[in-house]
Amino acid sequence: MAEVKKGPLFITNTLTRRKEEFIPLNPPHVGLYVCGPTVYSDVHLGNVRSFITFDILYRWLSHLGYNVRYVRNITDVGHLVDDVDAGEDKIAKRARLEQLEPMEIVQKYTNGFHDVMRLFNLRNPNIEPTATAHLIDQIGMVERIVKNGYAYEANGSVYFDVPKYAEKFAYGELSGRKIDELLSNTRDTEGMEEKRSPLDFAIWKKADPHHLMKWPSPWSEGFPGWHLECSAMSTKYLGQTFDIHGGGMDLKFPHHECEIAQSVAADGHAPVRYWMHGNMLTVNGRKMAKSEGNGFTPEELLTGNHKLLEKGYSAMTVRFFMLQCHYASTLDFSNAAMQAAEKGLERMMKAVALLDSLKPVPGEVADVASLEERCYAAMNDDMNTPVMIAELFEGVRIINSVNDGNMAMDAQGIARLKGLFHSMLFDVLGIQSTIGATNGANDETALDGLVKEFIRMRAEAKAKKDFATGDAIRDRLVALGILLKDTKEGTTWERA
RNA sequence: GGUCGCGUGGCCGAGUGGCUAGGCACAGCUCUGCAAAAGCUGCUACUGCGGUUCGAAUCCGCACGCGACCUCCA
Repeated sequence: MAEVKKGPLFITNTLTRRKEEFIPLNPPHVGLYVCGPTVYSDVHLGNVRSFITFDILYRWLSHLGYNVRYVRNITDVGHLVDDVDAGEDKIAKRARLEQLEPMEIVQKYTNGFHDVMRLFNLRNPNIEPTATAHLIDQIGMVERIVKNGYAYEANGSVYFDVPKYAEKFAYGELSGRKIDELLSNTRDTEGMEEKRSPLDFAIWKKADPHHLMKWPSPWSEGFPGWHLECSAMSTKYLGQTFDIHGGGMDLKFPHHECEIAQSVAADGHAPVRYWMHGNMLTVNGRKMAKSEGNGFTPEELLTGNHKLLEKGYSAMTVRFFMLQCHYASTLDFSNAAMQAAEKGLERMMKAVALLDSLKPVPGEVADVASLEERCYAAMNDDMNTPVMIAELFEGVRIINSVNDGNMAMDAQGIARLKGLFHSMLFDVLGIQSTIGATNGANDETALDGLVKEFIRMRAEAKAKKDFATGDAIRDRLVALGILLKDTKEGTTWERA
């Protein structure tokens, strides 16, 4: 059997804006950190896309034989909402609205998040740290930054001194910003009067008296700054410098930029060797976001119960749809595109199901090894899932042709093809079998149509005075749990 | 306004200095009692205008259109 070349892996490093060969710091170990959700509301489909992107990365690195430590945080410390709600904790606000304890909110939406991750078949991270459980680490990091002279205290809050940091280090290198451009372009934000420079950001914030989530610290009763938890927790679990940090494109600035500054200021090391950013899911060309109000929840997606949805789509259809686009490109959601993905996935799954019953066909055998090699090449080229899926469709064509007896393949080739689909489609792309697993809404529609067809046939029989057939239809349906009811308006049905 | 990115066939979306992406849709054919499925074939595009080049959709410039980010919307 031909050997398949499995490496090397190239990924786009947003720090250098170039595709680079991925070389781990301490092979075969790989440290991967991904920014997780803030658990104060339901995740929407745009969030899901981002997590799927890094799920694929995790799966691919594992497939290549790396021992990955995948850390994805849960942000359960509330942060400021916006100017209108200045000073109020996001989670506390929601808690008041719903008459719940803040940690109850956190638990509720954490559970919801996990349900969604399961639904879309995402693998669990190895460590899922919460911000509230790492206050000591965050306070320690603030202390190191202060000690090194890159932060100052003002009225119980501690701010990162960006201009001072920028004297020595390249603040803005990740997002391509320049200090003077940023300065000429600032907005008034909360805590402005305490900051020495408008570019400074809070790493510890003193809490208002009515603030619900707050903790003691050397500076005040308060809470950690927005960017701090990722820095503190990634350092704790992956080290001062680790391999890959991922997140959505919208986190590049300021969040990730500040993470770099915090780590350098605290420990003197650039924290991350490869930065990776997933692009946005758009709806009608606009970013899907809570603030846009154009998001829908996974539940709405499944049932189709949303004004943007013509029908319901299964989680696997969505996953497949998303993987047909490269992670670094924006992807526009539309019903037409979803339906195209649904049909394509169905065709692929039917072919995969055929693999089990495929009989060898004598002759010159189709080249599975080359197909396998192209799959590796696609994934190693910056996780090009759309190209890999294109290759898998080539596999679908081969399967169907062999099944029709129009293409030759020996038992070995069939086994290899089966292995290829299992590893690439199921293990790497994380697609689960959808045979017979259409979503609930579609099932109901089909069942209703089916029963109505029987009702029509029974009406025909009764019209011909063939009551034996009519009664037989009714009795057999009852045996299946379907109860027919003859009314003045016609026959209706319900579950017995 | 600044920064970054995008503009591909009916639709969604890869890719790239010279070679068919793929999916969906559509048309014809094979198969077939009919249909479906499957296979084969066709539809062969790269916003516009200049430039570099033997050759560009792919590199450069300009224009037009669109998007993301611009300090607390993870």
